[in-house]
Amino acid sequence: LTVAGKHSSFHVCLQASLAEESSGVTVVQLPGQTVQIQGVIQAPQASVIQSPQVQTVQIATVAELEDDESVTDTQKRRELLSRRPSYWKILNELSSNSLAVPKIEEEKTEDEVPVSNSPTVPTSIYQTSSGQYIAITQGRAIQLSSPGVPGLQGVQNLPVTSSPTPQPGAAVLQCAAQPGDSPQQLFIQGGQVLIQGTVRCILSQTATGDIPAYQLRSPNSGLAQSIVMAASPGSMQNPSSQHAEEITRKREVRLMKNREAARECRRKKKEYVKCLENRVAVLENQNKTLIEELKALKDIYCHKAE
DNA sequence: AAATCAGCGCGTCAGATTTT
DNA sequence: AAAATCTGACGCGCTGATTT
Repeated sequence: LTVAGKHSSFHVCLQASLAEESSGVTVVQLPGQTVQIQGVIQAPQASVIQSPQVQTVQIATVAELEDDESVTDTQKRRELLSRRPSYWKILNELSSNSLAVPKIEEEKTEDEVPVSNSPTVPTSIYQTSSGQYIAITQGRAIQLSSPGVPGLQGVQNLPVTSSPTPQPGAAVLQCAAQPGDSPQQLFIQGGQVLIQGTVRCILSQTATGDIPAYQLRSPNSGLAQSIVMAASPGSMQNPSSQHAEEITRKREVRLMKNREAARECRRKKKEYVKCLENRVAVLENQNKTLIEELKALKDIYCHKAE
């Protein structure tokens, strides 16, 4: 039995008692611990071929997860968070073992824009008649601020999410002076703001209570994305806020990068699962062919023996 | 029609892993 | 060692199917 655990894969040569298999999860009693096995490749069939069967499984230790008061939550969490190598590694290892799995190269997207490694000083700052500011940073985040409140609290960032490949159309920021006013639109495209009409104010407060909410809408999806501001408005002009602003900007960049990374990770994961499914199909076919072949050979052998 | 559920994708955080 | 990247986990919202 080859067990691919969360940490690594290892071989188990032992007498393990397999409990009943329900919903794809097999409980195995190992000396010292109980593990749950989720089969990745189908369970071994009643095959005439008695070659050593290698079954790759994922295990989740049961005994370890049961209440162990001596272990702190952090340790438990750390244990749980221990990861296997990246999907690319696993896939490439698989591909080196089998022809069935095509080697996947880490593609470099040529249109990959260096995401604001250079300092993203706000490139455009707009002031409205109400005294609020909109700043569009090079990181394509919208910063909102109001005069009068010092420090970081004054600056609010609205990240403008964008796909790596520029989509047609710009993000649309809608705003209205009063509830009920016809909303005005700011088009954000390529880090620039195109203002439609005269901007008398910054975004409408759509939420009741202290926390204002804004809507950011992409014309492609048509879906409105609500943004709730947790900070109170303030000023961006305060020189002492420069440092805080820098921190905020760094955070925005980090979040944006992580957003992209998460997207990419999910894509890879999907691909990885698809690859495994393909592999299962190929192996099933191979198995079938081999069984038929063996059957034919057996027939021939039996005829000769007669 | 409304409520419930399952499945999916997203953004974020935290921590492991890899790169510099 | 520090910075960058990757990914599991969590919570959220959306959508379509099913149930009440």
